[in-house]
Amino acid sequence: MDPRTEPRSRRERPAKPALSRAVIVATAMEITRAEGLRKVTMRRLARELDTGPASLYVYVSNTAALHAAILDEFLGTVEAPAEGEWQERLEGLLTAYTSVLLAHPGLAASALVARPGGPRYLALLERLLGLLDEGGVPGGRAAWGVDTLMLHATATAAEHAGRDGTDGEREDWDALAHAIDTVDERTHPRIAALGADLMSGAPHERLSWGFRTLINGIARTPNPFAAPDDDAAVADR
Amino acid sequence: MDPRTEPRSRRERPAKPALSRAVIVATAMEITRAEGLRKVTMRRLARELDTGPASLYVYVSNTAALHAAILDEFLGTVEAPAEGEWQERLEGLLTAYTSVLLAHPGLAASALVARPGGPRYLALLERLLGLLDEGGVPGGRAAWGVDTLMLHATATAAEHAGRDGTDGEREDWDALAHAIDTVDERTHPRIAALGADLMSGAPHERLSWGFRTLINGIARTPNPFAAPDDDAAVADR
DNA sequence: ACCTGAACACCGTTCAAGT
DNA sequence: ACCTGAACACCGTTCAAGT
Repeated sequence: MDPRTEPRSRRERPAKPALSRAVIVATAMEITRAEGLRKVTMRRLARELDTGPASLYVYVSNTAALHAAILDEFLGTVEAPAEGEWQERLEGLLTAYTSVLLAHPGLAASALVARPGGPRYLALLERLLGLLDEGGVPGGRAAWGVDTLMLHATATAAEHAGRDGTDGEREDWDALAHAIDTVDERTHPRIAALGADLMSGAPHERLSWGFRTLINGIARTPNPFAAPDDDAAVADR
Repeated sequence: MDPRTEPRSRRERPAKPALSRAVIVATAMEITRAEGLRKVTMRRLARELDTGPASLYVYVSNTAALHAAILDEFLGTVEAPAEGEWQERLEGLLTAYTSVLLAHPGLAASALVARPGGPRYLALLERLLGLLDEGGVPGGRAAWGVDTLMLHATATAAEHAGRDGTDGEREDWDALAHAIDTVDERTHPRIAALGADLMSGAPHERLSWGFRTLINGIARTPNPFAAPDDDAAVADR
Protein backbone atom coordinates (compact mmCIF):
# COMPACT_ATOMS: atom_id res chain seq x y z
CA MET A 1 0.00 0.00 0.00
CA ASP A 2 3.06 2.27 -0.28
CA PRO A 3 1.65 5.37 -1.97
CA ARG A 4 4.83 5.71 -4.03
CA THR A 5 4.37 2.31 -5.68
CA GLU A 6 0.59 2.50 -5.94
CA PRO A 7 -0.19 3.73 -9.44
CA ARG A 8 -2.79 6.45 -9.37
CA SER A 9 -4.40 8.38 -12.17
CA ARG A 10 -4.62 12.16 -11.74
CA ARG A 11 -8.32 11.82 -10.98
CA GLU A 12 -10.01 8.50 -10.42
CA ARG A 13 -13.01 8.26 -12.73
CA PRO A 14 -15.04 5.10 -12.11
CA ALA A 15 -15.86 4.84 -15.80
CA LYS A 16 -18.08 7.76 -16.79
CA PRO A 17 -21.02 8.33 -14.42
CA ALA A 18 -24.44 8.20 -16.04
CA LEU A 19 -25.99 11.65 -15.89
CA SER A 20 -29.02 12.17 -13.64
CA ARG A 21 -30.43 14.81 -11.32
CA ALA A 22 -29.07 12.91 -8.33
CA VAL A 23 -25.55 12.74 -9.74
CA ILE A 24 -25.63 16.42 -10.62
CA VAL A 25 -26.80 17.49 -7.17
CA ALA A 26 -24.30 15.19 -5.44
CA THR A 27 -21.42 16.59 -7.48
CA ALA A 28 -22.66 20.11 -6.83
CA MET A 29 -22.65 19.46 -3.07
CA GLU A 30 -19.08 18.19 -3.26
CA ILE A 31 -18.00 21.38 -4.97
CA THR A 32 -19.95 23.46 -2.44
CA ARG A 33 -18.28 21.72 0.48
CA ALA A 34 -14.83 22.06 -1.03
CA GLU A 35 -14.96 25.52 -2.60
CA GLY A 36 -18.28 27.18 -1.78
CA LEU A 37 -21.49 27.60 -3.71
CA ARG A 38 -20.04 30.35 -5.87
CA LYS A 39 -17.99 27.71 -7.69
CA VAL A 40 -21.09 25.68 -8.49
CA THR A 41 -21.64 26.88 -12.04
CA MET A 42 -23.20 25.02 -14.92
CA ARG A 43 -19.93 25.03 -16.82
CA ARG A 44 -17.82 23.89 -13.89
CA LEU A 45 -20.28 21.12 -13.13
CA ALA A 46 -20.30 20.02 -16.76
CA ARG A 47 -16.49 19.91 -16.77
CA GLU A 48 -16.55 17.81 -13.61
CA LEU A 49 -19.05 15.43 -15.20
CA ASP A 50 -17.24 15.15 -18.54
CA THR A 51 -19.96 16.70 -20.64
CA GLY A 52 -21.10 20.00 -22.08
CA PRO A 53 -23.15 22.51 -20.08
CA ALA A 54 -26.18 22.02 -22.34
CA SER A 55 -26.59 18.48 -21.06
CA LEU A 56 -27.31 19.65 -17.53
CA TYR A 57 -30.39 21.54 -18.66
CA VAL A 58 -32.08 18.21 -19.27
CA TYR A 59 -32.15 17.63 -15.49
CA VAL A 60 -31.99 21.10 -13.94
CA SER A 61 -33.99 24.06 -15.19
CA ASN A 62 -31.40 26.71 -14.34
CA THR A 63 -28.65 27.74 -11.96
CA ALA A 64 -31.03 29.24 -9.39
CA ALA A 65 -33.02 26.01 -9.14
CA LEU A 66 -29.82 24.04 -8.68
CA HIS A 67 -28.66 26.33 -5.89
CA ALA A 68 -32.05 26.03 -4.21
CA ALA A 69 -31.79 22.24 -4.26
CA ILE A 70 -28.34 22.38 -2.70
CA LEU A 71 -29.57 24.76 0.00
CA ASP A 72 -32.42 22.47 0.98
CA GLU A 73 -29.99 19.57 1.23
CA PHE A 74 -27.77 21.54 3.62
CA LEU A 75 -30.78 22.54 5.72
CA GLY A 76 -30.98 18.87 6.65
CA THR A 77 -27.77 19.24 8.64
CA VAL A 78 -29.14 21.91 11.00
CA GLU A 79 -29.21 20.40 14.48
CA ALA A 80 -31.43 21.68 17.27
CA PRO A 81 -30.18 21.74 20.86
CA ALA A 82 -32.04 19.26 23.06
CA GLU A 83 -31.96 21.08 26.40
CA GLY A 84 -32.71 24.43 27.97
CA GLU A 85 -35.53 26.93 28.12
CA TRP A 86 -37.55 27.37 24.92
CA GLN A 87 -35.82 30.67 24.15
CA GLU A 88 -32.40 29.07 24.46
CA ARG A 89 -33.36 26.18 22.20
CA LEU A 90 -34.91 28.58 19.72
CA GLU A 91 -31.81 30.73 19.70
CA GLY A 92 -29.64 27.62 19.41
CA LEU A 93 -31.58 26.34 16.42
CA LEU A 94 -31.32 29.69 14.67
CA THR A 95 -27.61 29.89 15.45
CA ALA A 96 -27.11 26.40 13.99
CA TYR A 97 -28.93 27.49 10.83
CA THR A 98 -26.71 30.56 10.59
CA SER A 99 -23.58 28.44 11.04
CA VAL A 100 -24.54 26.16 8.18
CA LEU A 101 -24.96 29.17 5.90
CA LEU A 102 -21.68 30.67 7.06
CA ALA A 103 -19.81 27.42 6.49
CA HIS A 104 -20.39 27.52 2.74
CA PRO A 105 -19.72 30.89 1.13
CA GLY A 106 -22.50 31.85 -1.25
CA LEU A 107 -25.16 29.72 0.40
CA ALA A 108 -26.57 32.61 2.42
CA ALA A 109 -26.87 34.91 -0.58
CA SER A 110 -28.73 32.18 -2.40
CA ALA A 111 -31.03 31.54 0.58
CA LEU A 112 -31.99 35.20 0.58
CA VAL A 113 -33.14 35.22 -3.01
CA ALA A 114 -34.44 31.68 -3.52
CA ARG A 115 -37.86 30.96 -2.06
CA PRO A 116 -36.95 27.84 -0.15
CA GLY A 117 -39.75 25.30 -0.02
CA GLY A 118 -38.07 21.91 0.15
CA PRO A 119 -38.75 19.25 2.80
CA ARG A 120 -35.81 20.26 5.01
CA TYR A 121 -37.00 23.85 4.99
CA LEU A 122 -40.48 22.81 6.08
CA ALA A 123 -38.99 20.68 8.85
CA LEU A 124 -36.94 23.62 10.12
CA LEU A 125 -40.01 25.87 9.99
CA GLU A 126 -41.99 23.33 12.00
CA ARG A 127 -39.32 23.16 14.68
CA LEU A 128 -39.18 26.94 14.98
CA LEU A 129 -42.96 27.21 15.21
CA GLY A 130 -43.02 24.44 17.79
CA LEU A 131 -40.62 26.33 20.04
CA LEU A 132 -42.55 29.58 19.71
CA ASP A 133 -45.72 27.70 20.59
CA GLU A 134 -44.02 26.14 23.59
CA GLY A 135 -43.17 29.65 24.75
CA GLY A 136 -46.80 30.68 24.55
CA VAL A 137 -46.31 33.05 21.62
CA PRO A 138 -49.71 33.56 19.92
CA GLY A 139 -50.01 31.80 16.55
CA GLY A 140 -50.44 34.90 14.42
CA ARG A 141 -47.30 36.47 15.81
CA ALA A 142 -45.35 33.23 15.49
CA ALA A 143 -46.46 32.83 11.87
CA TRP A 144 -45.04 36.20 10.89
CA GLY A 145 -42.21 36.11 13.38
CA VAL A 146 -40.68 32.91 12.08
CA ASP A 147 -40.06 34.61 8.73
CA THR A 148 -38.41 37.55 10.44
CA LEU A 149 -36.16 35.28 12.48
CA MET A 150 -35.07 33.33 9.40
CA LEU A 151 -34.51 36.56 7.49
CA HIS A 152 -32.34 37.95 10.28
CA ALA A 153 -30.23 34.81 10.37
CA THR A 154 -29.92 34.63 6.60
CA ALA A 155 -29.08 38.30 6.19
CA THR A 156 -26.46 38.21 8.93
CA ALA A 157 -24.83 35.23 7.25
CA ALA A 158 -24.98 36.90 3.84
CA GLU A 159 -23.37 40.02 5.25
CA HIS A 160 -20.49 38.03 6.68
CA ALA A 161 -20.13 35.64 3.77
CA GLY A 162 -19.82 38.53 1.36
CA ARG A 163 -16.38 39.34 2.60
CA ASP A 164 -13.87 36.72 1.59
CA GLY A 165 -11.74 38.07 4.41
CA THR A 166 -8.97 38.57 1.89
CA ASP A 167 -8.12 42.23 1.76
CA GLY A 168 -10.46 45.18 1.14
CA GLU A 169 -12.91 44.02 3.80
CA ARG A 170 -10.72 44.94 6.75
CA GLU A 171 -10.07 48.32 5.14
CA ASP A 172 -13.80 48.99 4.82
CA TRP A 173 -14.34 48.20 8.48
CA ASP A 174 -11.43 50.38 9.53
CA ALA A 175 -12.72 53.18 7.32
CA LEU A 176 -16.16 53.02 8.94
CA ALA A 177 -14.68 52.86 12.44
CA HIS A 178 -12.53 55.87 11.66
CA ALA A 179 -15.44 57.79 10.14
CA ILE A 180 -17.47 57.18 13.31
CA ASP A 181 -14.54 58.12 15.54
CA THR A 182 -13.84 61.41 13.82
CA VAL A 183 -17.40 62.45 13.05
CA ASP A 184 -18.32 66.11 13.68
CA GLU A 185 -20.27 66.19 16.93
CA ARG A 186 -22.29 69.22 15.79
CA THR A 187 -23.64 67.58 12.63
CA HIS A 188 -23.74 64.02 14.06
CA PRO A 189 -24.37 64.35 17.80
CA ARG A 190 -25.83 60.87 18.37
CA ILE A 191 -23.06 59.05 16.50
CA ALA A 192 -20.49 61.08 18.42
CA ALA A 193 -22.23 60.35 21.73
CA LEU A 194 -22.44 56.60 21.19
CA GLY A 195 -19.03 56.23 19.57
CA ALA A 196 -17.50 52.85 20.26
CA ASP A 197 -20.86 51.34 21.29
CA LEU A 198 -21.76 51.35 17.60
CA MET A 199 -18.92 48.99 16.72
CA SER A 200 -18.79 46.95 19.93
CA GLY A 201 -19.44 43.25 20.37
CA ALA A 202 -18.24 40.12 18.62
CA PRO A 203 -20.35 38.90 15.68
CA HIS A 204 -21.84 36.03 17.69
CA GLU A 205 -22.82 38.35 20.52
CA ARG A 206 -24.51 40.70 18.08
CA LEU A 207 -26.30 37.77 16.47
CA SER A 208 -27.47 36.45 19.82
CA TRP A 209 -28.73 39.88 20.89
CA GLY A 210 -30.51 40.20 17.56
CA PHE A 211 -32.36 36.93 18.07
CA ARG A 212 -33.35 37.83 21.63
CA THR A 213 -34.46 41.25 20.46
CA LEU A 214 -36.64 39.73 17.76
CA ILE A 215 -38.10 37.10 20.05
CA ASN A 216 -39.01 39.77 22.61
CA GLY A 217 -40.55 41.90 19.89
CA ILE A 218 -42.46 39.04 18.26
CA ALA A 219 -43.97 37.97 21.57
CA ARG A 220 -45.46 41.40 22.15
CA THR A 221 -46.33 42.83 18.74
CA PRO A 222 -49.88 41.91 17.65
CA ASN A 223 -50.40 40.58 14.14
CA PRO A 224 -53.11 42.79 12.61
CA PHE A 225 -54.28 39.93 10.36
CA ALA A 226 -54.72 37.19 12.92
CA ALA A 227 -57.62 36.57 15.27
CA PRO A 228 -57.36 38.70 18.40
CA ASP A 229 -54.90 36.90 20.64
CA ASP A 230 -53.35 39.95 22.18
CA ASP A 231 -53.66 39.00 25.79
CA ALA A 232 -50.50 36.95 25.95
CA ALA A 233 -47.75 38.26 28.19
CA VAL A 234 -44.21 37.00 27.82
CA ALA A 235 -41.40 37.91 30.17
CA ASP A 236 -38.48 39.95 28.87
CA ARG A 237 -35.00 38.56 29.13
CA MET B 1 -38.56 72.60 -32.94
CA ASP B 2 -40.57 69.98 -34.82
CA PRO B 3 -38.93 66.70 -33.77
CA ARG B 4 -39.35 65.33 -37.28
CA THR B 5 -37.22 68.07 -38.85
CA GLU B 6 -34.73 68.29 -36.00
CA PRO B 7 -31.78 66.15 -37.04
CA ARG B 8 -30.71 63.86 -34.24
CA SER B 9 -27.84 61.42 -34.04
CA ARG B 10 -28.57 57.97 -32.63
CA ARG B 11 -26.87 58.99 -29.40
CA GLU B 12 -25.81 62.51 -28.69
CA ARG B 13 -22.17 62.49 -27.71
CA PRO B 14 -20.98 65.97 -26.67
CA ALA B 15 -17.53 65.24 -28.08
CA LYS B 16 -15.85 62.54 -26.00
CA PRO B 17 -16.13 63.16 -22.26
CA ALA B 18 -12.84 63.33 -20.39
CA LEU B 19 -12.61 60.33 -18.08
CA SER B 20 -12.74 60.98 -14.33
CA ARG B 21 -14.18 59.36 -11.23
CA ALA B 22 -17.09 61.81 -11.30
CA VAL B 23 -17.95 61.03 -14.92
CA ILE B 24 -17.77 57.31 -14.26
CA VAL B 25 -20.04 57.48 -11.21
CA ALA B 26 -22.50 59.77 -12.99
CA THR B 27 -22.74 57.43 -15.96
CA ALA B 28 -23.10 54.48 -13.60
CA MET B 29 -26.02 56.18 -11.85
CA GLU B 30 -27.73 56.78 -15.18
CA ILE B 31 -27.47 53.11 -16.01
CA THR B 32 -28.70 52.17 -12.52
CA ARG B 33 -31.74 54.42 -12.84
CA ALA B 34 -32.56 53.12 -16.30
CA GLU B 35 -31.77 49.42 -16.00
CA GLY B 36 -30.75 48.61 -12.44
CA LEU B 37 -27.42 48.13 -10.75
CA ARG B 38 -26.94 44.71 -12.24
CA LYS B 39 -26.25 46.34 -15.59
CA VAL B 40 -23.51 48.49 -14.11
CA THR B 41 -20.52 46.42 -15.17
CA MET B 42 -17.03 47.58 -15.97
CA ARG B 43 -17.40 46.51 -19.58
CA ARG B 44 -20.79 48.12 -20.07
CA LEU B 45 -19.54 51.33 -18.50
CA ALA B 46 -16.46 51.31 -20.70
CA ARG B 47 -18.62 50.84 -23.79
CA GLU B 48 -20.81 53.75 -22.71
CA LEU B 49 -17.73 55.91 -22.22
CA ASP B 50 -16.04 54.94 -25.48
CA THR B 51 -13.04 53.29 -23.96
CA GLY B 52 -11.74 49.92 -22.83
CA PRO B 53 -12.54 48.43 -19.42
CA ALA B 54 -8.92 48.70 -18.31
CA SER B 55 -9.15 52.49 -18.34
CA LEU B 56 -11.75 52.52 -15.57
CA TYR B 57 -9.36 50.88 -13.14
CA VAL B 58 -7.38 54.11 -13.07
CA TYR B 59 -10.28 55.77 -11.22
CA VAL B 60 -12.17 52.91 -9.53
CA SER B 61 -10.46 50.05 -7.72
CA ASN B 62 -13.03 47.39 -8.59
CA THR B 63 -16.69 46.68 -9.27
CA ALA B 64 -17.63 46.39 -5.59
CA ALA B 65 -16.18 49.82 -4.79
CA LEU B 66 -18.08 51.32 -7.69
CA HIS B 67 -21.35 49.80 -6.51
CA ALA B 68 -20.71 51.08 -2.98
CA ALA B 69 -20.22 54.61 -4.32
CA ILE B 70 -23.50 54.40 -6.23
CA LEU B 71 -25.31 53.12 -3.16
CA ASP B 72 -24.13 56.00 -1.01
CA GLU B 73 -25.26 58.45 -3.67
CA PHE B 74 -28.76 56.94 -3.65
CA LEU B 75 -28.87 57.05 0.15
CA GLY B 76 -28.93 60.82 -0.26
CA THR B 77 -32.44 60.57 -1.70
CA VAL B 78 -33.97 58.92 1.40
CA GLU B 79 -36.50 61.39 2.84
CA ALA B 80 -37.67 61.32 6.44
CA PRO B 81 -41.30 62.11 7.31
CA ALA B 82 -41.62 65.37 9.22
CA GLU B 83 -44.61 64.60 11.43
CA GLY B 84 -45.96 61.99 13.79
CA GLU B 85 -44.83 60.11 16.86
CA TRP B 86 -41.18 59.08 16.97
CA GLN B 87 -42.10 55.46 16.12
CA GLU B 88 -44.04 56.55 13.06
CA ARG B 89 -41.23 58.77 11.84
CA LEU B 90 -38.70 56.02 12.48
CA GLU B 91 -40.81 53.50 10.60
CA GLY B 92 -41.33 56.04 7.81
CA LEU B 93 -37.63 56.68 7.45
CA LEU B 94 -36.87 52.97 7.30
CA THR B 95 -39.65 52.44 4.77
CA ALA B 96 -38.23 55.23 2.62
CA TYR B 97 -34.82 53.58 2.75
CA THR B 98 -36.36 50.27 1.74
CA SER B 99 -38.20 51.92 -1.17
CA VAL B 100 -35.00 53.39 -2.54
CA LEU B 101 -33.38 49.96 -2.51
CA LEU B 102 -36.43 48.37 -4.12
CA ALA B 103 -36.54 51.00 -6.87
CA HIS B 104 -33.23 49.91 -8.32
CA PRO B 105 -32.82 46.14 -8.69
CA GLY B 106 -29.47 44.97 -7.42
CA LEU B 107 -28.94 47.88 -5.05
CA ALA B 108 -30.19 45.94 -2.03
CA ALA B 109 -27.96 42.95 -2.69
CA SER B 110 -25.00 45.29 -2.92
CA ALA B 111 -25.98 47.10 0.29
CA LEU B 112 -26.00 43.79 2.12
CA VAL B 113 -22.44 42.91 1.19
CA ALA B 114 -20.76 46.31 0.96
CA ARG B 115 -19.88 47.94 4.27
CA PRO B 116 -21.45 51.29 3.61
CA GLY B 117 -19.55 54.16 5.18
CA GLY B 118 -20.11 57.15 2.95
CA PRO B 119 -21.44 60.53 4.10
CA ARG B 120 -25.06 59.78 3.17
CA TYR B 121 -24.94 56.56 5.16
CA LEU B 122 -23.65 58.39 8.22
CA ALA B 123 -26.40 60.99 7.83
CA LEU B 124 -29.05 58.25 7.70
CA LEU B 125 -27.52 56.56 10.76
CA GLU B 126 -27.62 59.84 12.65
CA ARG B 127 -31.29 60.38 11.86
CA LEU B 128 -32.18 56.86 12.99
CA LEU B 129 -30.23 57.25 16.23
CA GLY B 130 -31.86 60.63 16.81
CA LEU B 131 -35.33 59.12 16.59
CA LEU B 132 -34.46 56.25 18.92
CA ASP B 133 -33.05 58.78 21.39
CA GLU B 134 -36.21 60.85 21.13
CA GLY B 135 -38.17 57.73 22.04
CA GLY B 136 -36.08 57.25 25.16
CA VAL B 137 -34.36 54.10 23.96
CA PRO B 138 -31.13 53.65 25.94
CA GLY B 139 -27.98 54.38 23.92
CA GLY B 140 -26.49 50.90 24.06
CA ARG B 141 -29.66 49.33 22.70
CA ALA B 142 -30.02 52.01 20.04
CA ALA B 143 -26.41 51.50 18.94
CA TRP B 144 -26.95 47.81 18.27
CA GLY B 145 -30.57 48.20 17.24
CA VAL B 146 -29.91 50.61 14.42
CA ASP B 147 -27.81 47.95 12.68
CA THR B 148 -30.59 45.41 13.10
CA LEU B 149 -33.19 47.79 11.68
CA MET B 150 -31.03 48.58 8.64
CA LEU B 151 -30.31 44.90 8.13
CA HIS B 152 -34.01 44.04 8.24
CA ALA B 153 -34.81 46.72 5.68
CA THR B 154 -31.93 45.75 3.42
CA ALA B 155 -32.65 42.03 3.59
CA THR B 156 -36.34 42.51 2.88
CA ALA B 157 -35.48 44.60 -0.16
CA ALA B 158 -32.89 42.05 -1.34
CA GLU B 159 -35.44 39.26 -0.98
CA HIS B 160 -37.93 41.11 -3.14
CA ALA B 161 -35.43 42.49 -5.63
CA GLY B 162 -34.11 39.02 -6.31
CA ARG B 163 -37.23 38.07 -8.16
CA ASP B 164 -37.48 39.88 -11.48
CA GLY B 165 -41.17 39.03 -11.35
CA THR B 166 -40.75 37.45 -14.73
CA ASP B 167 -41.76 33.82 -14.42
CA GLY B 168 -40.37 31.21 -12.03
CA GLU B 169 -40.90 33.45 -9.03
CA ARG B 170 -44.66 33.14 -8.97
CA GLU B 171 -44.28 29.36 -9.36
CA ASP B 172 -41.98 29.21 -6.33
CA TRP B 173 -44.49 31.11 -4.22
CA ASP B 174 -47.33 28.89 -5.38
CA ALA B 175 -45.25 25.80 -4.68
CA LEU B 176 -44.52 26.95 -1.12
CA ALA B 177 -48.18 27.88 -0.54
CA HIS B 178 -49.24 24.47 -1.80
CA ALA B 179 -46.64 22.66 0.30
CA ILE B 180 -47.93 24.48 3.40
CA ASP B 181 -51.55 23.78 2.49
CA THR B 182 -51.08 20.06 2.00
CA VAL B 183 -48.56 19.42 4.75
CA ASP B 184 -49.10 16.27 6.86
CA GLU B 185 -50.61 17.41 10.13
CA ARG B 186 -49.00 14.57 12.05
CA THR B 187 -45.42 15.40 11.03
CA HIS B 188 -45.97 19.18 10.81
CA PRO B 189 -48.67 20.04 13.35
CA ARG B 190 -47.78 23.73 13.82
CA ILE B 191 -47.59 24.48 10.10
CA ALA B 192 -50.92 22.74 9.61
CA ALA B 193 -52.47 24.64 12.52
CA LEU B 194 -51.34 28.06 11.32
CA GLY B 195 -51.94 27.41 7.64
CA ALA B 196 -52.86 30.58 5.78
CA ASP B 197 -51.52 32.82 8.58
CA LEU B 198 -48.04 31.87 7.40
CA MET B 199 -48.59 33.42 3.98
CA SER B 200 -50.93 36.26 4.95
CA GLY B 201 -50.35 40.00 4.63
CA ALA B 202 -49.14 42.25 1.84
CA PRO B 203 -45.38 42.88 1.65
CA HIS B 204 -45.70 46.40 3.07
CA GLU B 205 -47.78 45.17 5.99
CA ARG B 206 -45.21 42.51 6.78
CA LEU B 207 -42.44 45.09 6.53
CA SER B 208 -44.26 47.48 8.84
CA TRP B 209 -44.93 44.74 11.37
CA GLY B 210 -41.27 43.76 11.17
CA PHE B 211 -40.11 47.27 11.99
CA ARG B 212 -42.55 47.60 14.89
CA THR B 213 -41.49 44.20 16.18
CA LEU B 214 -37.85 45.19 16.09
CA ILE B 215 -38.44 48.57 17.68
CA ASN B 216 -40.39 46.92 20.51
CA GLY B 217 -37.63 44.36 20.94
CA ILE B 218 -34.79 46.89 20.82
CA ALA B 219 -36.43 49.07 23.45
CA ARG B 220 -36.57 46.22 25.94
CA THR B 221 -33.53 44.02 25.28
CA PRO B 222 -30.49 45.13 27.31
CA ASN B 223 -27.16 45.46 25.52
CA PRO B 224 -24.72 43.35 27.56
CA PHE B 225 -21.80 45.56 26.50
CA ALA B 226 -23.18 48.96 27.39
CA ALA B 227 -23.31 50.69 30.75
CA PRO B 228 -26.30 49.57 32.82
CA ASP B 229 -29.24 51.55 31.46
CA ASP B 230 -31.86 48.89 31.92
CA ASP B 231 -34.43 50.91 33.74
CA ALA B 232 -36.06 52.39 30.64
CA ALA B 233 -39.65 51.38 30.01
CA VAL B 234 -41.18 51.88 26.57
CA ALA B 235 -44.82 51.26 25.79
CA ASP B 236 -45.77 48.49 23.39
CA ARG B 237 -47.74 49.31 20.30
C1' DA C 1 -36.52 10.91 -29.01
C1' DC C 2 -32.82 12.17 -26.68
C1' DC C 3 -28.50 14.46 -26.12
C1' DT C 4 -24.85 17.94 -26.91
C1' DG C 5 -21.12 20.81 -29.75
C1' DA C 6 -20.76 25.04 -30.74
C1' DA C 7 -22.24 29.51 -30.66
C1' DC C 8 -24.11 33.89 -28.74
C1' DA C 9 -23.71 37.32 -25.62
C1' DC C 10 -21.79 38.48 -21.97
C1' DC C 11 -18.47 38.95 -17.35
C1' DG C 12 -13.79 41.02 -14.03
C1' DT C 13 -9.18 41.93 -14.01
C1' DT C 14 -4.33 42.19 -15.51
C1' DC C 15 -0.34 43.51 -18.02
C1' DA C 16 2.57 44.31 -21.83
C1' DA C 17 3.06 47.45 -25.10
C1' DG C 18 2.16 51.66 -26.87
C1' DT C 19 1.87 57.16 -26.77
C1' DA D 1 4.25 58.81 -16.82
C1' DC D 2 0.05 57.74 -18.17
C1' DC D 3 -3.31 55.10 -20.62
C1' DT D 4 -5.36 51.02 -22.92
C1' DG D 5 -5.67 46.92 -26.58
C1' DA D 6 -5.73 42.59 -26.15
C1' DA D 7 -5.63 38.62 -23.62
C1' DC D 8 -6.78 35.33 -19.84
C1' DA D 9 -10.04 32.95 -17.56
C1' DC D 10 -14.27 32.62 -16.86
C1' DC D 11 -19.97 33.01 -17.01
C1' DG D 12 -25.64 31.29 -18.43
C1' DT D 13 -28.42 29.73 -21.85
C1' DT D 14 -30.05 28.29 -26.46
C1' DC D 15 -30.53 25.71 -30.57
C1' DA D 16 -29.29 23.37 -34.66
C1' DA D 17 -27.44 19.37 -35.80
C1' DG D 18 -26.17 15.02 -34.74
C1' DT D 19 -26.94 9.89 -32.84
